[in-house]
Amino acid sequence: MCPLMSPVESLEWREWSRAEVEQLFESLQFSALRSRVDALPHGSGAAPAGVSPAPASPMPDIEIIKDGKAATALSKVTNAAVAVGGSWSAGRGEIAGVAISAEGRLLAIPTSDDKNRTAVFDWLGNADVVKRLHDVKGPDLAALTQSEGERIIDGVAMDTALAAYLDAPGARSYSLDDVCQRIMGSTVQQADDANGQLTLDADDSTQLQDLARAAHAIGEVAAQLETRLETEGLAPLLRDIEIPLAGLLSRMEYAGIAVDRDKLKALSAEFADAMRRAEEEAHRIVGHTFNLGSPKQLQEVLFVERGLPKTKKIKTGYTTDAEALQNLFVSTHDPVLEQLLAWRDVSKLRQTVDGLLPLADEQGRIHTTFKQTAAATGRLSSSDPNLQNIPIRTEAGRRIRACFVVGEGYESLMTADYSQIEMRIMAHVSADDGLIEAFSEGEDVHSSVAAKVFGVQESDVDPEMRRRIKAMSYGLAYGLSAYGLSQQLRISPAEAQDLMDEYFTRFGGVRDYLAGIVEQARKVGYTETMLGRRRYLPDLSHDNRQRREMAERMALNAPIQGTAADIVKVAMLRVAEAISHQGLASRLLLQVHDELVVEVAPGEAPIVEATLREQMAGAAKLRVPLDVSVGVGADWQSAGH
DNA sequence: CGTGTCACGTA
DNA sequence: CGTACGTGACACGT
Repeated sequence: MCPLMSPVESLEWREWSRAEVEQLFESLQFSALRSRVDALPHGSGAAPAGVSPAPASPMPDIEIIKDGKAATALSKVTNAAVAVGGSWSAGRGEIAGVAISAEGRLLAIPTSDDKNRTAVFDWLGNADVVKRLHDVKGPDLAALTQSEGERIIDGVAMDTALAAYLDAPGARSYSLDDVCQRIMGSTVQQADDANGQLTLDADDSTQLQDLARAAHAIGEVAAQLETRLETEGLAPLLRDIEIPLAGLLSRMEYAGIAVDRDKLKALSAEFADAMRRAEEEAHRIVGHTFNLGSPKQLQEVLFVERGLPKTKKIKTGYTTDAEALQNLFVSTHDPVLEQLLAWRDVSKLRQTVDGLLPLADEQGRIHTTFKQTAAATGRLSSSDPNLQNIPIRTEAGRRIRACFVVGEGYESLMTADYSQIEMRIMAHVSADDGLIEAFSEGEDVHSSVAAKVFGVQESDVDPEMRRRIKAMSYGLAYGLSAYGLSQQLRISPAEAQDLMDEYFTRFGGVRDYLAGIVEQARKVGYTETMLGRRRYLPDLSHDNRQRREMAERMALNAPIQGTAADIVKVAMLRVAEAISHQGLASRLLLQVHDELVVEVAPGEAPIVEATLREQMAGAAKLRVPLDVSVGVGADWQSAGH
């Protein structure tokens, strides 16, 4: 870390001018996905940070509205905190009722009769009614879309889960209970169960009371969070990005992506067969059966029975990871290692395939869940299933990717991804002339950078030079050390150090930026992205060297990874808005960090490609251009490039 | 049944 | 001793 840590004179903290960022937010006033933070009644100026919360208002008596009285009751409510109750699981959902906290009243409205139901849904979809909710994309929108199709909740001015995330990313949980505990020091008895899924029997008045308590709590905590976000300058990020994005992600999840189930089944069988062959061969070589999936049994077989040299020590003995096994194979040529590595590869693939199959719905579509508050850097995550880690690097893996196909009624899948977005962000924030130049000249940025480092013509850069520089460039954004670089490149630490020194001599702006970012983060306690998204890193001042250096690497990475996340989020909103504005039937399906996957309606491929290129490339104005590459095909694999 | 560890897929 | 995630099998506790 030493070469990066030298102090630097006055580094411009936020690398984007205020005017640039304001202009960007200005351009994000979407019609289809608007939020209504502007409609919130703000207090007079922002409170100082760390201000103690106002005392909680006493909870009013609950008024239960039933038998078709909802329309009348709701007609007067134009600004409210809302808790939605119902059930939602495995693709089916049902709203059982809502609770509303507004102007000193607390209404509980079961939606068991049709009149109430219609009134509540109309009210929820009314953009002119200002609403504060908690985790609107989670149970609320999921249950609503599952039960009502493409209905939406509009007029969302505040989402207290998203607000709490921007205020303190990296927290364990953003359940209403935990957020209330952190922000106000109080707990809510609520209808939320442990999974965050709302369950409610509308005829059970106890549960209506729970729901009402949740609505009251949302109103209370929303007021606190509004003040905090204003103070931190995070209100525009909530209003113009995270809240509209929640609506977009909900539609993407609801749409799902089609899979070829027959192809998946065939793959599963094929992988199972390959596993069996590798397993039998491994057992034959060793002379008895054992569980290839058990690290414990594996250690016994490899290091005791077969007496192989010990690998790197881990908590429970010696590692058997792929890298260690490969090294063992090079030195011993023990044939069991080949079988073991083959078994590992194919069993991982089969696990992926078998996880996908039961998740397909009646139409053969798979609906992931995008988590908006999971990653401390601002990235999204995907789960159940995770569609952001579908294999691509090996041939067998790509066959899984080929099982994701265009759905009925559509013509193709189109993928669009940013090329080297993190390096481009590095070029921008460091304003390093050499790196900026490398992006504007030269066919290939890694070759161009390598030519500068080694002082040769780009045409004289050999593949090994390019490989080392590419690893170095990517490693920079992760806070790499000479030792780490030497491990990855399989060169000596001294050689790696020389390479780093040479790199930083040529790209001094990058070195200065990296040093400055850690210095600044230690001073203020957090890092910041282009759009002001923060990551707090108290461990930068920790006494323990290991914890401190970990925090330093996070500080190096967070602004880069987080700014990339900002840009992709902006791009998604721009793409969705442009598709809607042009009246196209194509739709966004997936986001994979720097890639978007679109399902293209018949005849729309040319216009969708142009839209993706324009909206993604224009999502941010950097000192280097944002390059977008686009591919199209009948499946995700052939759409890739 | 929950939790921690290991291993490994992606960007 | 390079960041950020999610998943599944195993091992061990309850």
